[in-house]
Amino acid sequence: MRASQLHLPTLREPPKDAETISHQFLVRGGYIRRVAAGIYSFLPLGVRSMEKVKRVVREEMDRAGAQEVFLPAIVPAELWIESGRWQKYGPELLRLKDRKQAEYCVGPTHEEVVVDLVRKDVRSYKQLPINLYQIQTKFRDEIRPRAGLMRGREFVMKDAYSFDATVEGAHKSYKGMYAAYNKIFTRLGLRFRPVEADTGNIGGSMSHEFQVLADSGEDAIVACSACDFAANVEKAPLQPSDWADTPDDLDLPHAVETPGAKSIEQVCKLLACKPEQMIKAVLYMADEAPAVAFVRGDREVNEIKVKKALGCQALFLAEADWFVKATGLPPGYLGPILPDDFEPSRVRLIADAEIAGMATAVCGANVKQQHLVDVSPSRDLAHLTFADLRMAVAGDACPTCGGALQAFRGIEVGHVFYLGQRYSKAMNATFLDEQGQEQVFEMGCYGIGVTRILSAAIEQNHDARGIRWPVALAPYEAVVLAMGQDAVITELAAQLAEELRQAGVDTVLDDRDERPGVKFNDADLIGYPLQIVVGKKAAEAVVELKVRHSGEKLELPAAGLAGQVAKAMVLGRAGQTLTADLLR
RNA sequence: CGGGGAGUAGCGCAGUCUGGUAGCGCAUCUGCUUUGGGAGCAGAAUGUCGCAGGUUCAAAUCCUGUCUCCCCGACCA
Repeated sequence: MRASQLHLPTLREPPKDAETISHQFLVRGGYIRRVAAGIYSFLPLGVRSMEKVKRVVREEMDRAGAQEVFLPAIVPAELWIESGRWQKYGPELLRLKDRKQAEYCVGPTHEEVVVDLVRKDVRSYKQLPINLYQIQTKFRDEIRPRAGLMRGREFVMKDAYSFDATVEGAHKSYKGMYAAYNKIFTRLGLRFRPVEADTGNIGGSMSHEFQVLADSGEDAIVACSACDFAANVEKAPLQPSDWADTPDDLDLPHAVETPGAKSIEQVCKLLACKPEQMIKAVLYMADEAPAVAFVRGDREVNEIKVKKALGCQALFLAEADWFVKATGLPPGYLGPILPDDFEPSRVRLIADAEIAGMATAVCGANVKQQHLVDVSPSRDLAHLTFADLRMAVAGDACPTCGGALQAFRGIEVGHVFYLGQRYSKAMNATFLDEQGQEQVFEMGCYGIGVTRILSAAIEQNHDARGIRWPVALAPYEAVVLAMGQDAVITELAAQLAEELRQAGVDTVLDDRDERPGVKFNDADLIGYPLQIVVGKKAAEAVVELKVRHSGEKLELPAAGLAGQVAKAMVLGRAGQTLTADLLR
């Protein structure tokens, strides 16, 4: 391909609505253009990179025994009503009506459609297992789309659904997908980690996220330094602490004046203590009823764990006014020791297990402007319900081996779920087993964020000048930069580009009548893994190579170069990072 | 939905306080020169100043309403 013929509008300056690195480079590099909030057009380069993701995904899905289908983007409401999600899903579901006023939605995920498809045609255990996947444009009317392709409203996703006769079969399907996902992300050249995950509102009981490791990632994950354990911090269970003994000479809890000190920080300053010696109260509205979660002063509450511990459906941070009306307790001075005359059923109290391990603690006194000191949890807080409520952090003990956890940031690009019968049961999807008995399908679902992968890859692979694509994701694997319009140069450059093309390397010939600086800068920005510069030594048939990822440069004769590059690209397409060594 | 910010040429921005011919850089087009890290000179084209009302002799600028976008938070297979 000739750059002079390519629609490749690069921008020198980032558009002001792009703050994230990947968003900026995707727009500046001429990959995407914004159409509306969270909705993008893909330009030729963007399409090429996206197609490369799809190809790898298809190959590995097919290899794993899944079959591609293509389901409708627009789904009739009746299917969603049947699964119960028409009510539950909320405003994120884009609903619309046709001319007859019949209701539809734009599918944000396709469990309903695929269950409907399978229940109609699959009647026997002999037809199982079956795994169907599609690559579709999805729409989720996100409250706040952001960061370009990272969290768009419209996005492309690969979603697969497995149907099995038994739980064991479903687990096998799940493992098959888990293995396929490892292959896919490895081939795409990404540094990633599968982690245990919360199942969210899609339901199910077993779930892993595939996280691309990047400092800018939205998700916090922890991984054990000693064993294989890795989990989203939302999910990571923590080991309970042993009860700490009450120090012998400790007074009974007594109140001290702490005027105006509502935050942990202010109390610490006033009483000269540390956040880890305090008990923090976080106020919630749990299914319309007040509840308080206590964690150590330096910890974050994990609301998913709180939700589970309380067994509630909806959990929101409580508005202070509402909470006061409901309980009469003073926000800012709330503590786990309630006044004797307080009716305990008016508020649910739960405490993080770690609090049990505190020797002494400072907490709110449930009286304005006062805190209690010399609180010994083992002596004074035995009435509380203790549970694992906090976010895991680096240094916590691994729940499986006790080793130290490390913290990472990640971008979720894949998610595998064991669903069980949640959808198949709701939608009465059954088959006949060997005994002729009607059985409900065991399901799993498996997603990959195709467009998000592009953003994630850039977040992980870039420098100040631009993108450093893994070979497998680059729109073109190599660019031949012709330095000037001299005939010796243009002819050698054209010849090299043709040889590379014939050797199977996706190549662009930058034949534009631009100054060298423009070509170098565009090449760095766009992120071709390999730049081949035809210039000063063209007369001797020697060219210069620059490996974008490592920045390595080397000079090589043009003769035989194409074959060598082709060999290196084969390794690159398998997920290996391109280096100068592979080219020599 | 809460808090903050912004809508002026394709992109990035100034001008708004203090009303008076709509500007700058980059990009684009033409010509000449230039050609190893975003060239120089000369010329050209490009705008419902987000939208709708209002005040005024006169509105990008003041007033009212409204829409959109961005950031933080809540939310999220």
